[in-house]
Amino acid sequence: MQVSARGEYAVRIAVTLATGHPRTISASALAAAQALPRKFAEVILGDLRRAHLVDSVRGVEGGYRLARDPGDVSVGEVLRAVDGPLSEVRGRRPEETSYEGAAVNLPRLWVAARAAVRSVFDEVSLAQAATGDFPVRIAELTAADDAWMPR
Amino acid sequence: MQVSARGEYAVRIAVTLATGHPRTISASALAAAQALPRKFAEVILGDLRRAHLVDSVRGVEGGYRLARDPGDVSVGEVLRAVDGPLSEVRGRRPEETSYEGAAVNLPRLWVAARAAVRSVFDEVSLAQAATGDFPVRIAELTAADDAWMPR
DNA sequence: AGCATATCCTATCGATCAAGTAGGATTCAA
DNA sequence: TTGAATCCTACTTGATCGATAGGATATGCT
Repeated sequence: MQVSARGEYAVRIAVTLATGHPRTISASALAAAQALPRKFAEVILGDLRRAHLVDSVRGVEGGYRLARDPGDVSVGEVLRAVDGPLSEVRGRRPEETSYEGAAVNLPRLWVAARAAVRSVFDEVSLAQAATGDFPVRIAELTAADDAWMPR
Repeated sequence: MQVSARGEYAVRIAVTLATGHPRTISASALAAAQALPRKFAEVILGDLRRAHLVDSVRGVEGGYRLARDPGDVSVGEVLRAVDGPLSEVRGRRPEETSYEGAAVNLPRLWVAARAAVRSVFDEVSLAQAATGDFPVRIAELTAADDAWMPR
């Protein structure tokens, strides 16, 4: 589960938009609020706009706002908009893999891993990510303190 | 959750070793069994050896075998041996992230996502991956047929 | 009209990494 | 001694990531 810089930035921008919702916020204000390169933030906001996750307003007093309610947009949608699919195995979707011999059962494993990732990113909204008010299932995942240990 | 070619190859090699355990199998036999480039397979087997997951025997009749019982080695260990950590956010471990403003709660989200990934890859052994006899929790993740749909 | 402030578009860049290849040195059993 | 295997170093090739540059276009205010 590698989240790229683009992905991380996109989520940070999105939760910032969520807390300001429904006001529009300019790219430079967003970049300043999260200490990101402004130009790069613009590129990312372009991706989010093309995915119809944000609306943009041009001109003075312009900026960006979430296209839908913050409680209605999942973190997974944001990540998919800027990086591709949440889960890939050697560049393919998990269900597209296929093997011979001892490896025949691996597609089920890849699909299970994807389902696990989805069960986090697709079940947390921007509103929840902003407030820290995560669903119980998610909160439980972070409760065990070995969840916070590198491995 | 991106699994690289190295990662995929490593798991395929590992389950092949698991089914043949405890016989030693040569790199070319492994490469042939899974239709991988032989030289690349050698590189990967070198990684697995340095991680002490496989032992190697040189010379004629040499080859590779699992260093531990197939029921005792997890898929996660294999993946970590060839790619790095299972989960990273912008090149950092989830627990090392830290944000200001609206993004303050994101580290918990990253940690939850990592826990979800671990709950699959660290809970499935090579023996289980080879036989397809997954733990109930994992099997449940693949039961819903929308787990098999792209999103 | 003119100006300031935005978004938006195209292009480029350097560094890094992924995937795979090449060639040969070394080890070991028969 | 020979053949088959691991092991080591180096290299290549292409793609991708994380930006940056420069300006065209839209909008509101005075």
